[in-house]
Amino acid sequence: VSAISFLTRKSADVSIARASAGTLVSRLSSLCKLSAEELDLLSNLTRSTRTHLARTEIWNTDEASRPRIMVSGWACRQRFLGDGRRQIINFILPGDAVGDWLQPDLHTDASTIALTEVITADAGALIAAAQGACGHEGLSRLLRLMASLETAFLHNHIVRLGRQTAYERMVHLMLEFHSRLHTPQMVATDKFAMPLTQETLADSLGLSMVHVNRTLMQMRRDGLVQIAFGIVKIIDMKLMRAVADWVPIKLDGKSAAAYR
Amino acid sequence: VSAISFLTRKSADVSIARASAGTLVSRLSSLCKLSAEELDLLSNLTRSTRTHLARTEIWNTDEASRPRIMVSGWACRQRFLGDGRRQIINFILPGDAVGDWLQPDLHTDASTIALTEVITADAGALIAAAQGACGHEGLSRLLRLMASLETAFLHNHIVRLGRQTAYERMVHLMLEFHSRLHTPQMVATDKFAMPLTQETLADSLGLSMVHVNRTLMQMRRDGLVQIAFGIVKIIDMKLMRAVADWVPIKLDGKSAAAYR
DNA sequence: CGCCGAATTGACACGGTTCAATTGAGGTGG
DNA sequence: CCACCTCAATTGAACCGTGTCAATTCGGCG
Repeated sequence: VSAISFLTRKSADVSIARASAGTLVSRLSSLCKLSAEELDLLSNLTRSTRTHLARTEIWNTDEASRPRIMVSGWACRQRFLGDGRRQIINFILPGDAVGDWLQPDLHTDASTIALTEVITADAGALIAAAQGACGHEGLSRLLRLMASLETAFLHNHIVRLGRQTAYERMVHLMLEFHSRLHTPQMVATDKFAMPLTQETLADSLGLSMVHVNRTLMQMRRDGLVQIAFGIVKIIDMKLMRAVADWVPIKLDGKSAAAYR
Repeated sequence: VSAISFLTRKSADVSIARASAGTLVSRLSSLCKLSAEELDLLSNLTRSTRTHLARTEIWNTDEASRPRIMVSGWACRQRFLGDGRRQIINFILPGDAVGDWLQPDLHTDASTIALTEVITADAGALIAAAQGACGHEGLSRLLRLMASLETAFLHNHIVRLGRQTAYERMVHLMLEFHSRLHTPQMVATDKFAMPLTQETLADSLGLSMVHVNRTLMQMRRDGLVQIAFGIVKIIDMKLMRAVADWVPIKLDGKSAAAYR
């Protein structure tokens, strides 16, 4: 009997768990070079934010005209089968687009919900600037990169679900989180917040909750990670990458700085 | 012992199996309304085609600058794990984009190979016209729809792999093929060509070849489909949709004509 | 006629699910 | 400040969907 429960506990280190508005700018600007004016526009996005409670829907097709971007928190897109089985299609982290506005004609039968308390910002100005004729080349490239990354994550997820064991899937998903949450602070400590329920992990990885628990226990016993209070600490990155067959995502031919 | 082998046989009904160049135009134009000039441009695409042998790579990142579009045949995007496990990420059918040019900054560690003999056409003119300032609004919308559909198929695949049983996955995938290959002829007969090996289906659905075989046998025994010589004939569409929890893909808020 | 890739089938093993019970942490009301 | 409630995590035991191994058959082709 472990004395520490694994994932979500209120006593979690909030300083690690909470992303600031500055995180949004630094994450997006790490994807491609932006002009000073463009950077300014990015940081102005956080002027009009909105807070969503956990477990609430943060986007639906009726709001397709209202593009938003994640500022902080965790969300996901999910679909239910008729008998109640749930599949999480992808996770939405700070800096990601909320909803389908990167591909505005898609209306998949899926809902987008907050997994934690979530802050989103209106991305209308971002889109307008990128599409405008006044030469915000960096921003339009940024949007393309965001869409490409989202697709790459879908590809990764398909390979995980199709051909990896429970153990490999779990390790691979954690490596993806690690790369997506990449910050200077995280590089130093190899810690990141993962405020997910084991049930949520199960519905993402196509496993049962019970087996997710057993898999996490085994990962800890094997010395890959420490997990407590919603914080993941990578212990043996090399082994994890070997176990999960990790391949860095490449953007533009070269490995993206933030996605090693 | 069945007297008829199930999938790929040379004696297959070639008239059903082979798509004509006209198919490309009719399929794409069914996605959204195009001007006469735009339709003309589409049919001119097939002037510069290229034939690829089965099992050969038909696109790679070195050719990112050469966008191509499927005219006939079947192809797929796939990834290998280090120990040889293969996962097929998506199938590429006539009318689909070959490679990543809809999202040009993505370089996933995947290869795109022909599953049958394949004919592709240069899509450079299509892109140029859609991006040009001379108002080919229909074409640029067409490209957006193509990208959205591709994403919707990825979402479907994730749900299949994550939360459906082998039987449900197989039925669901066949329904997707049915909808994607939708033609006037097919509506009448409910037949379509599926020139895939059971091993290919296995690597798509995350199953073993043996289990794919058993699943197909069961589907036939249950009276869902007839499968012979690479031709699938839908017997009980209603039951299939119920089994697979089929949800039509919607474009633009309303169910797309070709994707019911 | 004999070879080869694909399909088919049986027997058995195993990864992961299901069912059910227990523990732990945090929140709430008296 | 404690009894109680609830949700999440944890663990054991039995079960089963699917994988693995191996043998056989089928169809196409040289």
